[in-house]
Amino acid sequence: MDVKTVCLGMLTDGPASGYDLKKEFQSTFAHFFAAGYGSIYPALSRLSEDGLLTCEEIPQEGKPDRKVYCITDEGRQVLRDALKNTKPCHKIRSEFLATMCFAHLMEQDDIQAVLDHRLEDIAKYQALFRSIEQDGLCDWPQGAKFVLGFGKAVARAMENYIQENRHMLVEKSATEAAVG
Amino acid sequence: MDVKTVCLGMLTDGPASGYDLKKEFQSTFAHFFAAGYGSIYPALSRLSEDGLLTCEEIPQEGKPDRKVYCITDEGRQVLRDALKNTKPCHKIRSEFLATMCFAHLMEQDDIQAVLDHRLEDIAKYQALFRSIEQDGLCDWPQGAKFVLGFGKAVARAMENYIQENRHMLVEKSATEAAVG
DNA sequence: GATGCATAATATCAGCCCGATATATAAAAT
DNA sequence: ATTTTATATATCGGGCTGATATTATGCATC
Repeated sequence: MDVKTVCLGMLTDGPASGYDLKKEFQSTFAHFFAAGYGSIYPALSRLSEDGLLTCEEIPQEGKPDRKVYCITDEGRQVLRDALKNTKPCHKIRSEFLATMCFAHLMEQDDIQAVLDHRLEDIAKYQALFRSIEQDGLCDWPQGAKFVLGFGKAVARAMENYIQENRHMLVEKSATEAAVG
Repeated sequence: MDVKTVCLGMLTDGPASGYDLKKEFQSTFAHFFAAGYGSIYPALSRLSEDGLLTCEEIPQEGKPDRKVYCITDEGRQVLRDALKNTKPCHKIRSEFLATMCFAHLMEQDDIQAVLDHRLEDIAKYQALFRSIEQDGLCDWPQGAKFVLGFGKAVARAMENYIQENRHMLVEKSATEAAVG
């Protein structure tokens, strides 16, 4: 499944612009399917070309025209086929883990910094999850709730693992030793 | 960090060919940094050009020459700089979760199939982890052990979450209901 | 005996994706 | 007064993925 298919899926929820979709990629989809304008705009153009979306250009002053896309019946059918026929994978690309593989070539302080940085990133995702939940998910489809819960579970597992196993890579630092 | 840098890191362990590195990408690195020949061979060519690797061509009969690469001092230095200066991210690209977001557009059987398929994939990773452990990791650097443990922890968390929450997406099937 | 698959080994290429950059304006914050 | 944030679209180089091509041996299956 590529960005095109996800855009198609998002548009089943109602018409939206590329800018709108980007916001969704940055919030509810951020933890498992990031996409930037460089993928979204070409995807929407292509889907329109292929008749899977219609596009209404709404003129605006001082800003580029807002292009609002709407899914067509053909688009819905193509989406349903895609959901049925793709073998959905789940890939991780972790520069963090790659770096840790070579920890023995690094200095203690740098390893500490990488671990701390990763914990911060996880904390940011957890904050994002909380803010999404506070926005209210009572009207969300079950699928979206399942996916959010998945993200929370994985984030918690990663956080725990790092906290409980970082001692494998670094000696207790002076400050930590004083506290602990 | 790109494929080039990871290849450089792998070659600190001793000389190897592109084919050898591919095997490592498919075993110990498989759960967090996949790479195919289409990335590996150009990476090695480029690193040689830049003087970070040397290449020895070993003629073979009936097969292409085996090109064995060896990291240079400059290569080691570039690697150390890269490990120190890149902010290591950890990205997930999940067609699985994307599909589940649109579960309400799918039929029950198809949702079941996707969930089962994902559990099988996770089981394959767990089998891979076991086989890696049986090959013996006593002489592994701590970093590699940390990374393997991370993979195991995350796999377990994903497995548990799916098993405990799949009921959110699908009614108990006839067979399941009979058993449970 | 033949067919097919796995392993060994490198290489290339279209298509897709990422991050950065460009453009233009208004409102809000500092 | 200046910087940042938000609204909006578009493009481009470089990197990566998956498929395909080539050539030969060995092993297993029919």
